[in-house]
Amino acid sequence: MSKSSVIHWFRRDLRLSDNLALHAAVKNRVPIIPLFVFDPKILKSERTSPARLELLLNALESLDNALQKLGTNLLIKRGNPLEIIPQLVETYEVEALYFNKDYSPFAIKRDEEIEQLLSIPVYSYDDGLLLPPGSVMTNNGTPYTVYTPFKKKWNTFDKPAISDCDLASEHFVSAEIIEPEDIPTLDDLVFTNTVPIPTANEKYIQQRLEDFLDSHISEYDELRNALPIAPFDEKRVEGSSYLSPYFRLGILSPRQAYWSAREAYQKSESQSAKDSIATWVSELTWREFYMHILYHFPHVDRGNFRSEYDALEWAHDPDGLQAWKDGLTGYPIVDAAMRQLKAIGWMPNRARMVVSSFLTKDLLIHWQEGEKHFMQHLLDGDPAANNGGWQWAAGTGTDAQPYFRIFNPVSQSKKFDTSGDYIRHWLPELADLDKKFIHAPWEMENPPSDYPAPIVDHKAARERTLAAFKAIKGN
DNA sequence: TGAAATGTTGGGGCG
DNA sequence: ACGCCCCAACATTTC
Repeated sequence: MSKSSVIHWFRRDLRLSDNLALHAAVKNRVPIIPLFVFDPKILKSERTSPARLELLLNALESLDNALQKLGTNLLIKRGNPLEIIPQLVETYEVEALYFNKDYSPFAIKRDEEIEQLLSIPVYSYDDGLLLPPGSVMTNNGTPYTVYTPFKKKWNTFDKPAISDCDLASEHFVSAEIIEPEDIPTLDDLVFTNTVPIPTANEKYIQQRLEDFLDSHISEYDELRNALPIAPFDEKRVEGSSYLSPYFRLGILSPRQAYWSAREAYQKSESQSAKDSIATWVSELTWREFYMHILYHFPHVDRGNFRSEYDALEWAHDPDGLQAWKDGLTGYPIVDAAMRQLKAIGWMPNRARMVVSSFLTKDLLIHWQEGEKHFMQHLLDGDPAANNGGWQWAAGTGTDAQPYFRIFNPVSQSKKFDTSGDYIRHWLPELADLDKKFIHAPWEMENPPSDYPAPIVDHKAARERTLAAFKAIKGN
């Protein structure tokens, strides 16, 4: 081949629309090789989930289909990008590398290394967040560690526009030149998944966003704490947009979500609808907050944000951990949520708070165990947001809830699953229980024999945890 | 984006 | 009529 090319390296930006690095490469007028690299290091990590991996494979397939319509192929490679990309640069006479920044510590290091390794220009873009780390700082120039002031400042910035770019075959290296390589199957990668995988098609997901904004978001404030059995349960109006898995892989861009929400805000007539939209946008801001936190305080990935909690004596309780993972703690609301996680790779936010409070405060098990388990199952499992959520629950993080804020699994259950339908669906052995006993079956005269008794007494567990945390405070 | 313990108030029963 | 007790309902404090 004679004509030179550039590479767009897809990572967490698996879409063609509003893709800043890709569109910048288009404007450069040199044919693009679209590349994705499977790094075995990531595949072997303890934080990989088969379900999320399958969603990724589907997203790659969808991306590949879209690229084929543009006369090219997604070039799939397996191996260390630090070895693979220099080889490709050689083979395809690549004159520049484009990618969108990934702000996790692992990715930052990798991307620095590749830039040093290559003699060609490397162009990277802030694409995955509305406002990149470093851009939202206190007036002293320090990072925010509390959400509310962060959000206040975040709201003062103009947000970047959506990138509009008509992609055409002339922008890409033709399919014949890129030897087509099959997208590996989950089997090839030696993973097994049992979770149903939602559609990963970019256009379809954009439609989902619009549908949510058109018909569901006005009730978001009211329903966001509900416990939907499944995200699309027809019997309920959603209290969730269920878009997190797509933000996770960059199938949907935060700019598109933000600007569409703004439009819906302008169109909405009631104040409560406007408030709901603002709350939903605030969830996007939480995502940005935790990404900024991980960027500025990379040590949170390895341990407590507040180092004073390093001295905390967590319980060594492998049986308790296993019961929690299996949904066999004897607390129906906890068990229902944990089984939902295993079954569909997703939990509503309220359920995540309940089970993380239970693991860290009732079982006094280190939040890192929960963090890892979530990463192994959540379709939307993201290092920054997941870590932030867990440290919030444990009380060890930025802007965390105070250690003494301990959820009572029974009152949470009564409050947020009043009917008991969520529990009945995920715990078939309790399907016949009356509303009166569904939240605390141990109070029955004859509790169902196939459901465990509570593995801890909440009152006693609460006191143990208060004592353990207070022991730290005394130092 | 809690829950439990403790404190306060006020109505009603009762002697 | 009055004081006393009980206790629900609500408020405040504490963890």
